[in-house]
Amino acid sequence: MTDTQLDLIFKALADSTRRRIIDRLSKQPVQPLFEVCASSVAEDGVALSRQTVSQHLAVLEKAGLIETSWKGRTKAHSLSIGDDHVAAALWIKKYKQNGEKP
Amino acid sequence: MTDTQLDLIFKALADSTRRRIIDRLSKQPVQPLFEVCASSVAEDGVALSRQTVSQHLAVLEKAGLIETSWKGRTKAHSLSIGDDHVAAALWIKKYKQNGEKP
DNA sequence: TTAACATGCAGTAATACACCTGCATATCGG
DNA sequence: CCGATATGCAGGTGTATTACTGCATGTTAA
Repeated sequence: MTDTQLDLIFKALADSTRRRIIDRLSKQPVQPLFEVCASSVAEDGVALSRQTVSQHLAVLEKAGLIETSWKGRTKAHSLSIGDDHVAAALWIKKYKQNGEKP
Repeated sequence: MTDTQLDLIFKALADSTRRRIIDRLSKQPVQPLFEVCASSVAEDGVALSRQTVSQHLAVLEKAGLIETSWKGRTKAHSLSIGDDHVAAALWIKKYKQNGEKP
């Protein structure tokens, strides 16, 4: 796990909009862009421009958290969260100290 | 775990300089600021201004990852990474899917 | 008491980020 | 073919981040 990968993953997760996108993609996988926008309004009441959502999806893809594939004129987005991502998040665990478990 | 806390923690971890500071603080706990600067040069060969390091430490403290206390004219910095931080990082685990374990 | 030390506060510059609008491009349906 | 649809690309704006320098403040030690 390189430093750059950790940067990308943590940075991708450090935004509540992107975390919400992940959450929505988990409930309904394989959403095209316009549907991610629609879900954002429907489920979270957050109206974001298509471009903004597209940008967030690009950040998530760069971090390897989602995968995309073209189906005709729609771009299918789906989660791609594996052990490596969990392992990256667990970077912090090495440094845990307060093992308070009463 | 609020959204804001997740933001702070992930953002704090999304920088290799800060991750290196955490790593150095784990090897030698309770370092004053000037010593964190010195370690940065000595161990990583990265020369950062005192102010820059101070700012990084502030970000880490805001995320609750370190604690500080004044000892005379020096400010002692020490790690304060507990179960809550690990739990926050494991936010991603809910969404893991590729359970490939052959 | 004074000099050296450790840190904070203020201000600056460059870059990155999160949002937007507008135009271009590609695909599907009639 | 043509209009509607789905996306990309270019560019703009306001704010945050990361780095710096310079000056001020409080503390220890000679």
